[in-house]
Amino acid sequence: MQMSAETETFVVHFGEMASRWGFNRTVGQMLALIVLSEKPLNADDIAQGLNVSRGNVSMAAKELQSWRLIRVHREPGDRKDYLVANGSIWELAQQVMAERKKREVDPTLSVVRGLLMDFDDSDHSHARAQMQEMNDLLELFTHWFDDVQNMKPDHLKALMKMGAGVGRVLEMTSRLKPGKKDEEA
Amino acid sequence: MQMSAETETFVVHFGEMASRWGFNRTVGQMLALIVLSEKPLNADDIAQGLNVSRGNVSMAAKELQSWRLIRVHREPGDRKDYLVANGSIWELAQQVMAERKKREVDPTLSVVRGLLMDFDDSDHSHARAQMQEMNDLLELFTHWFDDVQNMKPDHLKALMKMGAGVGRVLEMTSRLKPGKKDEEA
DNA sequence: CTGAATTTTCAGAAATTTCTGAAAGTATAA
DNA sequence: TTATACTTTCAGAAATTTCTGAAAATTCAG
Repeated sequence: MQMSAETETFVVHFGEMASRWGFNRTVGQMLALIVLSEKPLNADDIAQGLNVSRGNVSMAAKELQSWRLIRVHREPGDRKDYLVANGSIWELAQQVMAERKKREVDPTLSVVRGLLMDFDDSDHSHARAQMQEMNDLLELFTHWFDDVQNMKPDHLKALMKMGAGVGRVLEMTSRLKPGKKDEEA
Repeated sequence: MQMSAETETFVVHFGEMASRWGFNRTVGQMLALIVLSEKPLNADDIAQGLNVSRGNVSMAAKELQSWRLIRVHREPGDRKDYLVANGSIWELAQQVMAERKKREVDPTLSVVRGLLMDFDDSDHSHARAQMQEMNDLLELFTHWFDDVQNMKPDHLKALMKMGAGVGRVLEMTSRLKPGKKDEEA
């Protein structure tokens, strides 16, 4: 299993970024390798390619599966597990976002919601107000995120390409047909 | 410096989430404490409140300043540094997003761009195609993100509240006035 | 200036995370 | 079945990150 210079650079970079992205170096490098590889790789290919132990590959594979970024493919007559990316770059990115939201946002929304329930009605503390602001922000984000996740990729891409242009179009339409949606913002 | 039970729970939670958010426990707890505190806190307040060393507070303060999440405030006739949040919850969240994008996305876009330049025109490998896809995705994201950052908070909030509704409005307008923007998606 | 109050630094200790590799577990071809 | 080809597990080693606390540096009132 020989890699091109470009692939190697990319794999090493993914290893360096891994900890910032929420996983360890091996997981990062392994994802890069699998994504760039034309053909499915087995655990030995990977252990050899990345110079890590067989056990480490097994653990990293579990981690990547828990993120739903790879799946295993088996050929009849071959006992090896072949690891393949779970979709296009776009789909993998979406999956990473979804998983990170689940791990980085949901627990906090849950805790903040719970705390807000505990406050007495008479409490007018700054702390409570800040928690309420955070709760509102996290709920707004959560609903928006769910919506975005359910959009067709092409629609989403088109929307992103518009960028702030969306705001302009929206202002136009709301000028033509003023509605409820704007007033509470 | 006495904290309420709710504040304590919130601070502890921020400490637990910190590593997932890209900083260490002390930084997370300290941010929580500062955000919830009505009045500015000095380093000793914080060291005592969180049960950590004075040196650790100094390092965490530097880190929070590098994220532009806090700033120091000084009272004339008092030599202490008072640490205060650098804006509302909304502004802090925006700042975290901006900083994370800078640390988690920009370096990769830079590396991928560089690698794409290295490929020979004749290269039709899967690896190259994947890198190109990743480059396109990161550029799309980057431009969208810049646009969003420059929107007025109220416009952005209104847009997020619409969620996927934006897609519907957009389809409507493009049906009325079919343009260039959609065809390449 | 001087010196007391404060912040910063950083070497090494402590805590945490990651990795290895041998042993145990599992699946399947024969 | 059984033998074998593989995967998983996990105790402890290695690497990395975080934290402490004392010493150095800085700041500023007098």
